[in-house]
Amino acid sequence: MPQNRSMSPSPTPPSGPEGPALGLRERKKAKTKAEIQRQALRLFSEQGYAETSVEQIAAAAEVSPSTFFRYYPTKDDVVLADFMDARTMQLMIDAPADLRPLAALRHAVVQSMTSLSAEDLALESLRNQLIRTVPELRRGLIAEMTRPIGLLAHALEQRLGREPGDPDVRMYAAAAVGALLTVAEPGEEVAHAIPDVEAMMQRLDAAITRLERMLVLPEAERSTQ
Amino acid sequence: MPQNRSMSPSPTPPSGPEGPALGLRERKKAKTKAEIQRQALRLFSEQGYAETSVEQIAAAAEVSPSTFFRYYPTKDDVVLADFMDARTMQLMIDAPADLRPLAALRHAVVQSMTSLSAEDLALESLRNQLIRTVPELRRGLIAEMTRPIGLLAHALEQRLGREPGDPDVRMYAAAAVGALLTVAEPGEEVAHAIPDVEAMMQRLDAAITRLERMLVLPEAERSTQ
DNA sequence: CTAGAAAATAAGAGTAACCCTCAAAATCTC
DNA sequence: GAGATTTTGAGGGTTACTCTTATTTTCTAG
Repeated sequence: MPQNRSMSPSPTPPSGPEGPALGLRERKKAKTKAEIQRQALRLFSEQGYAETSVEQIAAAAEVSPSTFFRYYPTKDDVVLADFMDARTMQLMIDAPADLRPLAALRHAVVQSMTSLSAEDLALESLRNQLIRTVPELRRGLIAEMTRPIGLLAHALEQRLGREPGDPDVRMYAAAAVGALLTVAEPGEEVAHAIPDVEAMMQRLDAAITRLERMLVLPEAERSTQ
Repeated sequence: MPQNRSMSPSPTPPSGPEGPALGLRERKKAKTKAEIQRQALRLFSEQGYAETSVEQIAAAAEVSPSTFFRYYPTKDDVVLADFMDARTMQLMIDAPADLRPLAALRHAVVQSMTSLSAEDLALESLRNQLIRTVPELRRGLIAEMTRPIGLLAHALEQRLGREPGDPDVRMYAAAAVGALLTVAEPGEEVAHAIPDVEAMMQRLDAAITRLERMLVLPEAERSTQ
């Protein structure tokens, strides 16, 4: 297990493969934040989302409730944070140039997933299950839609050399995110004990295939200059 | 003013143009619900959304807080309720058969708007302004996306004779709603004192025109039967 | 018109997510 | 090691929302 989270704070920063030599303060913050999320996800899956109070989470993570709210402004955020984050979008920007937009998105998601440690992958899986099963969280995820739309639009602008703020790109991103988000529905195969990443990727593939048949980004208008 | 809301409960039901002869109980309920919304919107526009408590609204509408929550399960709902309701979707189903999907949607919205009394139109306008300006409400509207998606998908199935539950139709609806919802952005012309319906329709037209260029519903697959 | 069923309301106590402020503790800098 | 800065803890306050119970209002029969 090469991941060094949640254990002894080595006096000399270990700075793994990609650690840009954080100071002690930064490392502690990251550790606290991760620990809060770990405990929260554990409690949620054990006793349910609504049945777990922030106070309990804080106690389990050995911090005060106010500290909880400093790291996660809302209770939702402890599950929803970092969904479709800037890192993944950078992967999309850097994806092979010949990939169509949604193929590039898929590429980025795959890259992002495979870069996770086994431990983080398990957490990710848990997060996904919670989002799919707890209506409150599904709503929260959808409510946050505008953020991923902005990120996706930005990535598309970069990849395709479009004008910043191109309304076609923005609307394309909005349609895509809207269509893909609602795929994560509680649908049929709810009873899975551990919904693995395979299943998630299969759903994503199917959705992207379907979406590419109906959604096409128009060519850039020939600007006057 | 042919609208008979909020005044003397006529002993004999007046049953206006479309009143299906409600009993006294039903009429009173409708009146109470409308009055709560009226007062809520008034207070929100006067002192702000967050600054207005449910207790205040209940007091202004002369009901108890518990009654408020019986009619509107959340504070959001007093603004967001009935957005893209079943009535509008029926108008879409009944729209001229030669209209393309999004044109039919536009048709339904226009029909729905023009059927409103001046008073209701003013309320509608206020609602729109609130949704556009209060971030909390914008989030709430987006979070509710799955409901209008379902309604739109159903209407499309009816109009186009598609199989119930056709995944293409569903995804098309999701993409359309996602794209159109995020159009209602606080954008440029925020400073409008009274954002009239004209402006709203213009935005909708522009958005639909743009969307039709990039989103196309695939033909139904030839089923085996 | 009145008795009793059914529904709507009010009142009140309780929970929990957040917000704010202030003092104590930890970390950084020199 | 001293002082500036940041993070944390503690505690009090607000308010959306829930649940329970008693009272009032409307409906329905006879």
